[in-house]
Amino acid sequence: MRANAMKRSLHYNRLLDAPSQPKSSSLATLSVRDTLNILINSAETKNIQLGKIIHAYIITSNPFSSYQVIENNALLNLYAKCGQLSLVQSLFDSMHKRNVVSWCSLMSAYFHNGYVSKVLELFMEVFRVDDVRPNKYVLSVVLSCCSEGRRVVEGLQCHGYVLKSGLEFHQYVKNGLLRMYLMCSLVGDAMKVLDYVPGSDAFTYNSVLKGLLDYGYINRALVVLRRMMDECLEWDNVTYVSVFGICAKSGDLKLGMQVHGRLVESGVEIDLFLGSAMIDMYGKCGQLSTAREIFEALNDQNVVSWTALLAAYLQNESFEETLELFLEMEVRGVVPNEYTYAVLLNSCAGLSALGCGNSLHAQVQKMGYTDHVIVGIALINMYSKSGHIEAASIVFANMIHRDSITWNSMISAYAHHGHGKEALNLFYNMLALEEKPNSITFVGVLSACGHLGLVDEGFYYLYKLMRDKGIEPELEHYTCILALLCNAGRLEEAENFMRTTKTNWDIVAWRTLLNACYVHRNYTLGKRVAESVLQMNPDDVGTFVLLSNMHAKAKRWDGIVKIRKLMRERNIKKEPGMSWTQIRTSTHIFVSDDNMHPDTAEIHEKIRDLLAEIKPLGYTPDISCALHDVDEEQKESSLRYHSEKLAIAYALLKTPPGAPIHVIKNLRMCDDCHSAVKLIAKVTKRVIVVRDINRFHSFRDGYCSCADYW
DNA sequence: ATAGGGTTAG
Repeated sequence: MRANAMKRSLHYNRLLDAPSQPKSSSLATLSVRDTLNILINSAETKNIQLGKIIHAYIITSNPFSSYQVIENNALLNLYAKCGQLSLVQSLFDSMHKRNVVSWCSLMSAYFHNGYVSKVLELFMEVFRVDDVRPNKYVLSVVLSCCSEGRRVVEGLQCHGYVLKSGLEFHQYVKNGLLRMYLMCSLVGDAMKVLDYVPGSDAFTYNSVLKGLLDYGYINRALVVLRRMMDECLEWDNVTYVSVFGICAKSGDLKLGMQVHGRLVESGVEIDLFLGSAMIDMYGKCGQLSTAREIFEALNDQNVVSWTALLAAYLQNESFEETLELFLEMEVRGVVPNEYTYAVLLNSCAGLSALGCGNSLHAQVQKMGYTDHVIVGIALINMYSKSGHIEAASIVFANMIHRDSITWNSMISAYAHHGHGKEALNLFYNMLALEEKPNSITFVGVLSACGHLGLVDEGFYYLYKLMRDKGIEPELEHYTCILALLCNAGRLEEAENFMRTTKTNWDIVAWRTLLNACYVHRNYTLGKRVAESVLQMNPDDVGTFVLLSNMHAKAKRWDGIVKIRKLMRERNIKKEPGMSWTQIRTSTHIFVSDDNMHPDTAEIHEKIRDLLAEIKPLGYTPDISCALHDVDEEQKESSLRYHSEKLAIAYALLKTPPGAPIHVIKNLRMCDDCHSAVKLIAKVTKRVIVVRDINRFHSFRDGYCSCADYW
């Protein structure tokens, strides 16, 4: 078929180029069949020049020929294929005679150029034309428009017409109906079409699989897949894309590998769509190297396959590698799109790399991607995780389109930063704008209540508002309530809440209670809770550290010795304290009690000056935070060289007055550093943001955003 | 002469 078209093409090109044969004379002899063949072929090769020549020929040939409508229809199709919408419309307008094919071609042209409403208008108009009735071809196009435009009312009307005219048994029409229901979120109706209209092909099943996958109905998708196999329908590359999507979403590597095996045996070609889906699946199932192999094996790579690979690195927390890989992508001349930037910004968020995030933000603006929802969310996430909550809120305020995930991101960002009031305000705005909150919204809301000490409100949201909104509280919500009680110092109630609430409390919840026991100095309960945690995980480092700190606060040095012995026996090592900060483009890492940094002498001097400056304001070293295995004299000096103090002193030395300072720390910030940094922020008139293992501390003028609870 | 399904983000 294709070979014949090629032959025809060569023949006519030669015909037109031949100098000895005047073009007009050779064209004048064309039969209707020849004309149509040229037009079909030109449409395939998008040869608009040749099409225009034929157009002229048709005009000058017999205008009253009954074949002219067919020739013009073919020409409509050619112009449509070449994206010349205005030529399609003017030719259609000029046609003396039109039939249903003319209308269908016109509608199809508008559909493929995104004019959904225009197609629906034309569909109404066609009913007013005598002797033209919409056929299965027209319904296919119109149903596609209803799908793309989520036009549920028109879609239902189409279904009515389909039933009345008996078109529902046409395969394309059935599939069109099915897809219309899926795209309009009427999954039940789509399944009815599948079940009650006889005859399904691979397209039918592919649409259903994709739809169920999009709505997260993984098990139902697997049932449908089983049915497709029972009907012995061949899987094509589109089927494989959906099936790998199912594996990716459910994280089912075993199934993924089985499907991969089937694919290899089937001989179905791995095109870019399928390749990207496979990279995505292996990435989401934690198989980074296999994802990479699939990528390398692709014949060519485009922005989507690149982004799928970058996303795989991001999802496996290889943030730096993601950013490095992006450089390679740029070298290869692949232009990033909004998805790529979302992945990159989230990698920066993972690293708290504000500098890199800032330059990506500039690129995003230059490329014109700022108004994409996913980019906005990624920017909010990046700024928030880099400690720049103000910048995050500016991005949010400037967004044109916001969906519920956008609202959730901003509410959670405020909550993480201890800005409870802002988080709750946003939540009320969200409700006022009738944006539907979901389970994640309430995690943010409940943790905001925790920061504000709003115990009663927290319980009201948990037991009343969530149920009103049809959301069942889950472990995460209960943990928020637990933290709320802990934060308010109501530890007995917290313990009681854990006992009486039926949920599978995890180690995170127990650690929350344990941390509260430490902060509120309730050591009796603390010991009990620590035992519970260690029952769940005998090697939980955080628990040993907290227990040890508790004993230090109570000056129970013998207790500390016991804990250290236990840790040695179990071969548990406390991670060394590390902090890092970015100065211009380079990241400086500081390790507690370590002189590795070349500017150590200068840094130590700066710390001595700062401590001398804040002493008159009430700073006294908190010996309980010092190393336990050194003598008393050394304890006070060891405090000075905690990694966050080193990093902050260095940043103060290397940044201009008034510039905010951002430090990331791998452990929980200690009490001594916390009270010192509050005062350092005051005397240096700087905003100092420290991201520790649990949350953000924004120090400003002698106060911290965590309100001294962390 | 006119019609259909798919990849990357949160």
